[in-house]
Amino acid sequence: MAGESLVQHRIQKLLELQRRGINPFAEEKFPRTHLAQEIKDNFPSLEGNNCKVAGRVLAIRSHGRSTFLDLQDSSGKIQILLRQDKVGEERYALLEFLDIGDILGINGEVIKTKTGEITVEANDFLFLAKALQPFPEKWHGLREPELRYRFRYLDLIVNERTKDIFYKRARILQGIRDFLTQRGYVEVDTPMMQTIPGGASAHPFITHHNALDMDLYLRIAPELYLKRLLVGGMEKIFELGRCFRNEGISTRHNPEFTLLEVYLAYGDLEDIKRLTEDMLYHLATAILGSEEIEYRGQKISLKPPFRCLSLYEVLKKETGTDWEKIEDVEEARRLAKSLGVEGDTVRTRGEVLLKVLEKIVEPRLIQPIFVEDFPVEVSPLAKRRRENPYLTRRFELFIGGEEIANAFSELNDPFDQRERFKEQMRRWEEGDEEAQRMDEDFLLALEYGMPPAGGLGIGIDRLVMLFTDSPSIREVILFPLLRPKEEE
RNA sequence: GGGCCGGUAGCUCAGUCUGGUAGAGCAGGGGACUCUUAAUCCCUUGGUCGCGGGUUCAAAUCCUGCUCGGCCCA
Repeated sequence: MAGESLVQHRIQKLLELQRRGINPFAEEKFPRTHLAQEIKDNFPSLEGNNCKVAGRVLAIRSHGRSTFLDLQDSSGKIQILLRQDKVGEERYALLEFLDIGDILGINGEVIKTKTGEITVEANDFLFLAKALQPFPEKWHGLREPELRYRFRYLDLIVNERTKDIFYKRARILQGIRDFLTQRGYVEVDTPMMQTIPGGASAHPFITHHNALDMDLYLRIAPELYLKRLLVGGMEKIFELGRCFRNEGISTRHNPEFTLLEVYLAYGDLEDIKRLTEDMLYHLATAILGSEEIEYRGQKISLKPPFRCLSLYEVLKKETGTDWEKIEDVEEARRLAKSLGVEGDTVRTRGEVLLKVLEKIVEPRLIQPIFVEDFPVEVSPLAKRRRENPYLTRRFELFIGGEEIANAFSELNDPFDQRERFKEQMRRWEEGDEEAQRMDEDFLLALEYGMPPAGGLGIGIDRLVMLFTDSPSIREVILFPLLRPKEEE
């Protein structure tokens, strides 16, 4: 790191402490009696009592023979008052070697200062760690996005919002687990390293197993393994875990991201709609304390039931065109182009419809809405509608102009599934590298009989963005992928 | 991959248009101070201006290539 003299000064202080027999790195633990926030919350009953707090020093205000500190722990900040006459001359002199960023343990008395600030007046203090690197500016904190991501630990220390986001993310994950577990769903772990990357249309990462001398793919989705578990008689299951897609990075995409998939045997798309609504409503009320969220300046109500339109209906409503009547791919493509949607890489009618949905319609879908009835060629794992086999029993849920969930009544007919894979293979041969691959092992599982089932996928990072009003996925991933900074 | 914007002290930012010895605040160092809370007061250190090439008497500033990041588009 740069700022060499700043580091040198701090090292000198460390050495000076050690010369006096104090090693700031020697302590193994410091039993705390309270967190900072607990002291503030319970001041009336704690006033005059002894307490032990510990945390990081974020500000030092020295007045000669008395010194105020701001001490931060996971709950927040509390002011510490150190007075020479209370801690003793010898101990007080050690403050000369205290730096912003150091971690201290304080044994003291809960008081209120003349100005009314709840404070711990120290009887004694203990160095628990010395910070050798200079800290970001106290008022503006760490602003530069690159630095915030590369030095996330500093971001967490100095930017309160960052800490709030990741604590909220943790509560969302816990909330999902609680919600599903309470309803009898069982959490499972399926392979992240797969021999055939399936369950979604995306570029996989490739890795290699040395002992078996074979290539493996990091999963792009857990779907095909979870369906094998449906075959195995696990009827209500979910997996909450990391998936990997070897694609571009944007405000909405990180190469690794967290996906929730839920499967309900003997349930259909309608059951999944209810489950999705209930879960989002539950999370909002439990975590935000409100059924309403604010995202990008817009108020969004998560109160069920959510609206529901077919793909054709929503396209007609937003573009004025009845796309159901447009059966020719070229005509669809021309029409899309007239709306400003380029479709040169797009091969099928279904893909054109999806692109128009994504580019034109999606940003306008602010309030929660299920869009259902997707063309079969873009839904190779979903069951067909009985009365119109071109369409599938599938919905996508949009909230705040973002796709939040994707769900099917799952295809369990091994003959149809084989045909769908074959169609995907054709597209693979035409150069569509995102086409799904023939998976004989999965087809074999289907041939043993998979019960009818509803399945749901939710992008957790986008959900956290929604719940924390974050403009970028990097704001809700602790360590988003960045190129390494070259060192000299 | 394309477009736009940015990288200047540890941090937050001026300075670039209009070339002429690189600035502020905080942090740091020295000093004063026993109720401050962006403490205050006096003094003060600190720079590969992202990296390379070019233009020029002279480049943080103009041109160019690269690099890292942000936003938008694909």
